[in-house]
Amino acid sequence: MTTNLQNSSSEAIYRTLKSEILDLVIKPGQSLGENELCARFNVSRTPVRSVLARLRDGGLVNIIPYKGTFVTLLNYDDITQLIYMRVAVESMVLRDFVSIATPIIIEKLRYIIRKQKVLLETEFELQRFYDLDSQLHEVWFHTTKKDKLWKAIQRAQVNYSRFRMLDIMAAQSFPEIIQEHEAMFDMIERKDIPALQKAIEHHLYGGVRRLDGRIDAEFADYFQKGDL
Amino acid sequence: MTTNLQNSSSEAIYRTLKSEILDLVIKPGQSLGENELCARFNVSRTPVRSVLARLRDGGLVNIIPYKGTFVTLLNYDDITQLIYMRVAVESMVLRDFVSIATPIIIEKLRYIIRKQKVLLETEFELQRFYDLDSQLHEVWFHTTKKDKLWKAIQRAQVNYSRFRMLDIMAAQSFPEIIQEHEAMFDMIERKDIPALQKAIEHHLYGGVRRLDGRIDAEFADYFQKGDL
DNA sequence: CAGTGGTCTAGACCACCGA
DNA sequence: CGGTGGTCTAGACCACTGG
Repeated sequence: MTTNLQNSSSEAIYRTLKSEILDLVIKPGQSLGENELCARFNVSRTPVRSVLARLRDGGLVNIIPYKGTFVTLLNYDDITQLIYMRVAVESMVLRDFVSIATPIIIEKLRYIIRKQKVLLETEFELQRFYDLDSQLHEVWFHTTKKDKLWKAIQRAQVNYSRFRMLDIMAAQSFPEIIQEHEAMFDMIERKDIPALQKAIEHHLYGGVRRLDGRIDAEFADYFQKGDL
Repeated sequence: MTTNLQNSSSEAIYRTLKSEILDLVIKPGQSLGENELCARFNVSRTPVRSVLARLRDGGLVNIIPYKGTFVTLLNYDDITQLIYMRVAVESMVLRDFVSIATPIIIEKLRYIIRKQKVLLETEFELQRFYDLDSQLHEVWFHTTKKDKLWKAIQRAQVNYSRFRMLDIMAAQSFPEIIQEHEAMFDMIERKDIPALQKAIEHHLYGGVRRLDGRIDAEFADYFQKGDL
């Protein structure tokens, strides 16, 4: 009856490391030696290497032959280009969204925004806030039948996620983010597409705006120099 | 002096299979058993499995536990969503491109289009044609400093590539493609952004337009049913 | 039950880096 | 030269599928 699933230790190790990296528990630049991980998780090199390979392919880890394996540094250039893509795509998705959104779907948006507000007023959980944020964006992708595109984007922007986490965590950006969500909600109700497109651009570039000055100062260690 | 590089057989196996799949030499749906590959390339399961895992992550292969490994079928829904993304992104990139393109860069475009024409008039190589096509698009991403975005998109659209290959191969689409390129070239010279954005949309949806009726007929085996 | 993939161990040997 | 990753073999055992 029970359908086995996930007994592998690899999977557990992968998930552990991935979330530690995404949540910035393991800092960008930090070393992740194979032997060290073998010891920590009590397995041989095979599973450890397979995990590291997956993390590498996901852009979370940088394996330098004969030197070591390190959590990738954030790259400002990468991040801005991904934001550019999201602006392009979400402008178009939102345009399509307002023309087909039903009242029920609009209520769903309102509900998510409210949950975010409540979260902020009571206890605050970083990860939960981040998830609600994603859910909101997901609504318009889902409604316009662009689910797979949303997933493809998620896959492509792993590093933007870490940046966003840093933004939310370090820049106290929740109030501003919620405000922007509410503003966009109004525009959706009014079906004001031009305003909406400006707003989504402003919203997506929010992290850059907020952290800009601090990247060279406090968070310099987290970012690649030069940005070639 | 010589810097070793790529002695691994995995890498060779990976590249072989990948190009065979992308060039439709190995057909969508075809089986790729581990033992069969072990025999073909004369290696043990470890390298074979690592190759298959990479192909899976790239979306080229579908590993069904305890049943077998198969080249993924094309998915019409995936493809149209990726095209949607490209339309969104390239509309924006082209808008930025025309405002900063120098005469030298415009010449580069003309040069690529000419090469494509020459190729068509002399011998015809599918892969070469495809590459020139990519190069053209790459110019505007590169010029607008969106190289990384271009790479990210390439990674995300492996399956669209196979579709495009099918289009070029089966639909005799080269003349039309070249014509569209030339039309777009004119619009770039005239800096006619609205026309350009219509044109890129038309261009990117070209394959869908040309193959539409034939997907349920001749190429049904290559596509997923239902398209859920 | 035979076949196929899923997962892992143990160990070998190689290639490169840096002290 | 020691440490780290790169690559692979050989083989074991498990778990599910399908005839």
